[in-house]
Amino acid sequence: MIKQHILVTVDNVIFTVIQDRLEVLLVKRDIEPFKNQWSIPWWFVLETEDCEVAAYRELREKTNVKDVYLEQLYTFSDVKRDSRGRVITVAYMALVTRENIVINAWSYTSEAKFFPVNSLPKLGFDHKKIIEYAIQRLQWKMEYTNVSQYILPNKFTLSELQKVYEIVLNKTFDVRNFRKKIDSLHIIKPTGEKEIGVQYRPAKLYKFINKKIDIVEIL
Amino acid sequence: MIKQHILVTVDNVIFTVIQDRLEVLLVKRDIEPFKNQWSIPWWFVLETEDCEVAAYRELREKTNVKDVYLEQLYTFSDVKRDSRGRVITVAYMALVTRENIVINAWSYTSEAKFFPVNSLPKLGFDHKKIIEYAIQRLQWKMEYTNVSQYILPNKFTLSELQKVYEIVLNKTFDVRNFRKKIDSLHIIKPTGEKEIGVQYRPAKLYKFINKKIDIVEIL
DNA sequence: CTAATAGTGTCTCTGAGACACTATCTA
DNA sequence: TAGATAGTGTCTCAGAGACACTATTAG
Repeated sequence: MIKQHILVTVDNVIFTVIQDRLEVLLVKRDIEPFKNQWSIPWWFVLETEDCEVAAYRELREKTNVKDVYLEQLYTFSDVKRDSRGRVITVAYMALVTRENIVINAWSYTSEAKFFPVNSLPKLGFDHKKIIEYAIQRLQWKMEYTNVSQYILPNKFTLSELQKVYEIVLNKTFDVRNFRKKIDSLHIIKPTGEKEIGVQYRPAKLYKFINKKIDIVEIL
Repeated sequence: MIKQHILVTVDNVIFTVIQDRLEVLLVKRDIEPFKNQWSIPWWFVLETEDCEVAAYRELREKTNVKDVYLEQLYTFSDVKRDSRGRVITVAYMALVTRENIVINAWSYTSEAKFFPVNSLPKLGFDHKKIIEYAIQRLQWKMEYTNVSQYILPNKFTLSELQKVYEIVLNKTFDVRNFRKKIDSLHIIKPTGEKEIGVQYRPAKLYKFINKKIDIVEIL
């Protein structure tokens, strides 16, 4: 074998949509190294787990997740990305629904909160680059697959669905064209229920037909 | 810091199109471990280089490459993917033109040759999975970008261009529709030259306008 | 003139996008 | 009945795909 000392971490870019904004979870560590610095949550990969398992573990440590979408993004390996030594990171992107956003308290960080992607604080490491990469991938996935179900609540209105697309892709769509398109894809079905407690005409509630992520060329 | 012993390698899936077939470079090692076993070329990442640099180094060691396309695919990290210990690999895909296929002799392998992707020998590690993943990515890139230029010679005929698409995507296209589409994308230009030494009407030669990989939605 | 490949135009159908009004609910 | 959002159809234009013949070269 070879002599090689490279440490391996997983970084999780955890997205959600809250209050008409795309947000990402950041943590502030209260112990060294990187004390008082915001970053995306990361941890070392254990020798007994593959990277995906490590990413799930990290994710569960921070949020109450049931149905979460997790996808490997890219491996960042700049020699100088971590001043302490050689550390490469396998970056993952996670999508959580508003319902699942219960941030757990946990040991090595003093704070954790969601930040809107267009007003992020200064970030440590190469985390800005990683988040930008993640946003691009998310946009691509939104346009070509049915992943949006992992951001929406289980039952949702067509307006909510459209809103999520508009927020993530950062553009607007014509109501009629959007509905026509979604209808033609056969990816959602009506639940028969309606919104309750709203002060206007209540909208019909829909749910996704298939949990599996398919290529559907949404928009 | 943490105690962690994980070795990091890069694996290169090197594609080319020769004799109307999509082929991939495999090596057979003549030293242990994995003696006499075919695999895709791989090597350990040095502590002083990032993964992409390692992949380029590996590539240059095996082929005479000038203009090569290299893209990170995915990081494979199954705990048991290497029986000797914990080894994760960052897989890359490379595209080389027929002109560049000069396989160098080198130290740790006894043999290296291109195999058609649809008749591969038995492979070590999880390399079958890696090649399948690479083929999918290549097909996607061919459909949505102008990467095909890294498989074709500098000057090529429209028939050769179409052939490359047909081979990689494993389907056929109508001549007129194919040309109409390519024409509408403005990604190639005529050189003014023609084929020479052929026993039929010589075809016009074209070249790609832009070396940069763009999203163009070819087919 | 034969063999082999290069090269070219039209029609149909589907889907994207522009666009405005009526329906239903609460207070 | 006012305020707020839900929900719906048509037309135009562009691009995908089906389809068959003529042009050019070497020998």
